[in-house]
Amino acid sequence: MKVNKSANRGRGRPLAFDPNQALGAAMRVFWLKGYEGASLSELTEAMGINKPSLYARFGDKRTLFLAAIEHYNATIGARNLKQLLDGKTVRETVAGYFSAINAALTSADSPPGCMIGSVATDLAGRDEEIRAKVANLLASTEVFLTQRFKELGDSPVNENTLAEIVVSFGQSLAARARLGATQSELDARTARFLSVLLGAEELAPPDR
Amino acid sequence: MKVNKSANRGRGRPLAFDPNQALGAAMRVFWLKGYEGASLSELTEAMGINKPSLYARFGDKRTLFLAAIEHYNATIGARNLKQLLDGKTVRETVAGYFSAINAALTSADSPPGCMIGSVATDLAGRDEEIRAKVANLLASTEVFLTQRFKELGDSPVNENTLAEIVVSFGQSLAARARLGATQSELDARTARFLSVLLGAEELAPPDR
DNA sequence: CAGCCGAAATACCGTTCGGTAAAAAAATGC
DNA sequence: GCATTTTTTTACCGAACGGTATTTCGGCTG
Repeated sequence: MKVNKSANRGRGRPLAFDPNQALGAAMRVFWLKGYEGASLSELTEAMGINKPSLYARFGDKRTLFLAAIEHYNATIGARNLKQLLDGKTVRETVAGYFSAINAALTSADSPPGCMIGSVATDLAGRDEEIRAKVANLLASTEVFLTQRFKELGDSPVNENTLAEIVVSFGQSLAARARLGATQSELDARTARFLSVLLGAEELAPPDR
Repeated sequence: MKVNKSANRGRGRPLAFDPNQALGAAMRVFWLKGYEGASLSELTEAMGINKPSLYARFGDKRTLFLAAIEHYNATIGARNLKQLLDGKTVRETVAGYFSAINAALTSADSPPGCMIGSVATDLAGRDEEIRAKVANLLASTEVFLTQRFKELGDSPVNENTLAEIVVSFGQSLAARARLGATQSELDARTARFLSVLLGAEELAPPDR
C-alpha cells in the first residue's frame, strides 16, 4: 500500500490516496463523460479509490462535480489567466491568452474542449447552483480581463467591451475544440478574428 | 415521404400520435435534461406515447437524439437563418440574425440556450457520429452566411472571415443564454459587439 | 502489548435504467 | 363475419445506477 508522504499526524489509518490527484482524475472523467454520463464506478476507478472513500472525502456525486469545476478553474483556468500578465500591448496579451487557451482545449492528455464551457454549461441549464457558479466564474474572468486591459492602456475600444468580446470568442473556441477542431485550426481562426478585431498585424514592428 | 394521420390509408391500426409533434417534445426533454440525463420514461411521458411506440417509430434513444438534432435544425435553426434574407446591408442582416437568435435562446416556452450548442456539443466530446453531425451543421451555417455576405456586397472584411466571426459570437450567445442571461442582456452584448466589429452606430452607448 | 481511531474494502441496498416479449385493440380487405 | 396488418398496452427483463452498512485493516498512543 501507498503511504502518504506528507506529515502524517492524526490518529487513525492514514489516507491512501492524494485527494487533489483524485479530484483531478474525477474532473477528467466528468470532462469527457458529462455529469449524468459519468458513473460512480467510472469515477472511483479513475480516482483509484472506492465509493465509501469518495463519499467520505468529497460528498455525493454532485458535490464532487462542484469540486471538479473549482479544480478546473484553479488549474487550467488559472494557467490561462497567467498568460495575461506577459504581454506589453493588448494585442500581444490577447494573442498570448488565446494561444494558451487553444493549447489547453486541444491537449492530447485531456478530453476535448473545456469542461466548464461544455459539460458544466450544459448542466447549468438544469441546475441552478451550477448555473450561478459558472456564470460567476465567467463574470470574474471578464472583470480580470477588463482590469488588465486598463493597465495596458492601449485598448482601441472600451476595455470592458473588449473583455466581453475576448471572453465570448474564447467560449466559441471551446465549443469548436469540443467539436473536433485541432489546435492549428483554432489558431488560424483566432488569427483571422484578431486581424478583424484589432486590425491587421504589421509584419515588421515599426518601433523606430 | 411522410404519412400524416389525416391521409392514413395503411392497413393496420392507425398511429395515435403525430410523430413530428412527439419529436418536438423529445427534443425539448433532451434540450433541458441533456442526453444521458433524459430518461426514456421522461421522454415517453412528454411525447405522450409508450416505449414500444417510441422504438417502433424512432429507434433507440441515441437515434431519437439524432432525429432531435435534425428537428432543432429544421425548425429553430432554419427560422433563424431565414432572418438573413431580410436585410439590405451586412449590418442590418447580421443585427437581424442575432436578434432572432437571442429571442430563440431565451424563449419562455423552451429550455434555456441552444440544444445543439450546449447539449449536443457536450455529447460531441464522447460520440463521434454526433460530433461529425454537429460540426457539419456549423460548417454549413458558415457557408450559408459567407454566401449571403457576398450577395450583399458591402462586407468590410473577407466574407468567410466575417461568417466565422458571426457564427462564433452566436455560439457564445448560446452559452450565455444557457447560463441564465436574459434576452435584453444578450441584445446589449450583441450591440456592443457589433459596434466594435462593424463600427459604431448611433444607437446605444457602448458602456453598460 | 492492548485499545482505539479512522480509513479501506467488501458486499449489499432499493431504484431506475434502456430495451423488449406478448397480448390486446383498431383499422382495412375479402 | 373474419382474417390480416399495424399499432397500443401491459408487464417484464437483466444490468447498472447512486449511495451505504459492515467489516477489515493500518497506524498511533498509553
